[in-house]
Amino acid sequence: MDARKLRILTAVVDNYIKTGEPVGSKTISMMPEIKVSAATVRNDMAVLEELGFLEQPHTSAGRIPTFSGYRLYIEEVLGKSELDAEEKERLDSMLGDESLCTEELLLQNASTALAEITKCATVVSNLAPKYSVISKVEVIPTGKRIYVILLITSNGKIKNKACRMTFDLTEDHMNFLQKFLEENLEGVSISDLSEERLNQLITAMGTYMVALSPLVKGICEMSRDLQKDEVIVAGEQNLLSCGDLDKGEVVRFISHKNELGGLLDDSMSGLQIVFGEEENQNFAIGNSSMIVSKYQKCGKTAGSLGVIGPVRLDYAKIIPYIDYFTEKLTRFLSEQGDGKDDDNDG
Amino acid sequence: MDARKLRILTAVVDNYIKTGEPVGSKTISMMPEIKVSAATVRNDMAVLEELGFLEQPHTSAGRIPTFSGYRLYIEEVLGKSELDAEEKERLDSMLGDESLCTEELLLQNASTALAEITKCATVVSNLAPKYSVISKVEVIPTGKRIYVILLITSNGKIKNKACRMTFDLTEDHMNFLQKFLEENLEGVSISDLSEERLNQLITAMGTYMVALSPLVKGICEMSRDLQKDEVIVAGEQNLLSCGDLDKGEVVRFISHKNELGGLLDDSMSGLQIVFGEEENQNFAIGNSSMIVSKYQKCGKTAGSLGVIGPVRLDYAKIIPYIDYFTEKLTRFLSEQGDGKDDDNDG
DNA sequence: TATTAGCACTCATGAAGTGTGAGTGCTAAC
DNA sequence: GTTAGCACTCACACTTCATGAGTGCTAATA
Repeated sequence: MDARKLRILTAVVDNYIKTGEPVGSKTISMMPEIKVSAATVRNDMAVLEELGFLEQPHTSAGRIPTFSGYRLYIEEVLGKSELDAEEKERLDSMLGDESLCTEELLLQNASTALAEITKCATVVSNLAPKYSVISKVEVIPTGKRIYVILLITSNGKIKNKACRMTFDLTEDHMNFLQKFLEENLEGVSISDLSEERLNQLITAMGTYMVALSPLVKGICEMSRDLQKDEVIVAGEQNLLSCGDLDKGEVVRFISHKNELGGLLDDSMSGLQIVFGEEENQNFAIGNSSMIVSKYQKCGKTAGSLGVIGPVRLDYAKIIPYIDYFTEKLTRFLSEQGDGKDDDNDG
Repeated sequence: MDARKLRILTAVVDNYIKTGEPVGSKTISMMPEIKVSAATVRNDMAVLEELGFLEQPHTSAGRIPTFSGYRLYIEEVLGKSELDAEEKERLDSMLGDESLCTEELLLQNASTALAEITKCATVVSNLAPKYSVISKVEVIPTGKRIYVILLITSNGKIKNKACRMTFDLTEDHMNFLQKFLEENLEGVSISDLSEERLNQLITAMGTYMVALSPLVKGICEMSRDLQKDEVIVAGEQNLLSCGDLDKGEVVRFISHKNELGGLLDDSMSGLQIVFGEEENQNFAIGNSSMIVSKYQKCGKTAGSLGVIGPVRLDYAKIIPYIDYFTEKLTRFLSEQGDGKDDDNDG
């Protein structure tokens, strides 16, 4: 694989990404960076095809890149382009005032901002809930036999749930409950809240168990919710207006977006590209590609950040964006996590 | 307009709803309820076309209904079909245990259930927030200079918001704040929380104003949120898999779904059908139709409940569903609203 | 040996032409 | 008032054909 062939491959990919049409030898030969005739380009393209980097949709058409072709192109292109200061500033302002944000809101903002900039769908997964602890549980009566359970985790997630009871709780009930919850839940890691553990707690309530059971049931549900992988998806509409993707598959993807979690948490590190359907049945939008990168919190993987779009994606532009966001999240979360008393190992 | 013409119109609409193809005179004449020849049907259809109930896509095609045609058909069909007990039970179970539900959750469930059954998009608007009062405000410290504002309204809506402060609040701050909020916000109607009123409150905080301003700003934001018309949309994906509708228009609709509020609150009563685009520019999905019905709370309109789908909708089936849900919501909300001071235990 | 010009070949695409059939309106007979 | 019969319309599917972009191969050239 000599330098010219690589140049030709890059030119084909670039052109194909721009136009969506198969690229012919003549088009390539007229580019300033290619100084050979169409015939030579043809010879090289035949070799590139044999090597599996290019293919022809049909005999009399130009070439389009294969997945391997894209991969080589991306390696080649990677790190060659940087965001300028102006762009960084724009992204920063879209992320909102980080220092006043909770973790969850920050991830939400990142997802939305990235979707807006890239005009693609974005997906942000967050493993943090699993590793966080319950920092506060409160049950608040709000009249008419409705009680609100408020649950706050160490990573800033707030959940609430209203429970309607069949009778009013006595002061004794409330005192017991509040104390019980404080003692048994506050400071407990979310990942320790197994079904089994919750059942133990219920039994431990003794005579109060029956009266308070709707509330306990509510807390169980909330903890189950918290243990789910959190996946934030934004910009799904962008996929629908993308001509390269099958609308039906996109719709199916959108309605199953919550199942993306597992896919993102595959044990890969750094920046990864996954091509839909052919490569990964779980991510079944044909002709689509997903660029994923992992962000960290205090040196440990805390989640992933990705862009989903057509295979024909402007990688050269988008990858720097993803890099920037990944760095930014990592930096911010680590600053936030370093600070204080919550979950220092040991 | 004699009975046979009405029968023919109904047959055309029925058939068109089922097949999506223009309906010809021969098809109609072979139906058991039509006992005349194709030629006679043709004559009648020509009259129905003159009256504006049918139209021809092109000369040599069958007839399709016009909007007026659908309207006449719906009047005719209306009330002719009822849900059977089995179906009612199914709907009830989808709505969840009403007696343990808050108002908001109930509406959410209704929207989702209706979407699932009808395979359409559904929209539920809720005017209640405007008419409700704040029943509880609390500010809860959760460490690391983060404070959670919890706001609960009389109709069961719970909102929370985390505020990150630049320094920790003193006990004095907290005491003042809690008392201040209780005195000035609890029991206040949401609709009274004008920008002006909030500014008055801020000024009334005196020397505490500066220190507590991020929290006050947070409360302002939350109250602004509460005053917005609440619109719950479900089943949007169903519109995307509907061949009759333009995908682009559907996507546009989905991304602007929050603006539907005004449309639903037009001063209409009972069951209404709106046809998209042609009839109402605000509801701009061409070839779509929306069936809307108002539900009440203690005799006053409390919101609307609607189904959005293609014009070619199975009205005969869907209208009874909407009626049932409307009745159900009305009954439940009224019971809930009435029964403030019931004492049926101890 | 690497590159290039030349040439025959392929094949998607789009335009033009054609046949078919479902459906119509009109008229005259029942 | 209803119906059979007939000529007419027109979307749609099908075929045919010309075009041109792009190819691979070969032989000449640097």
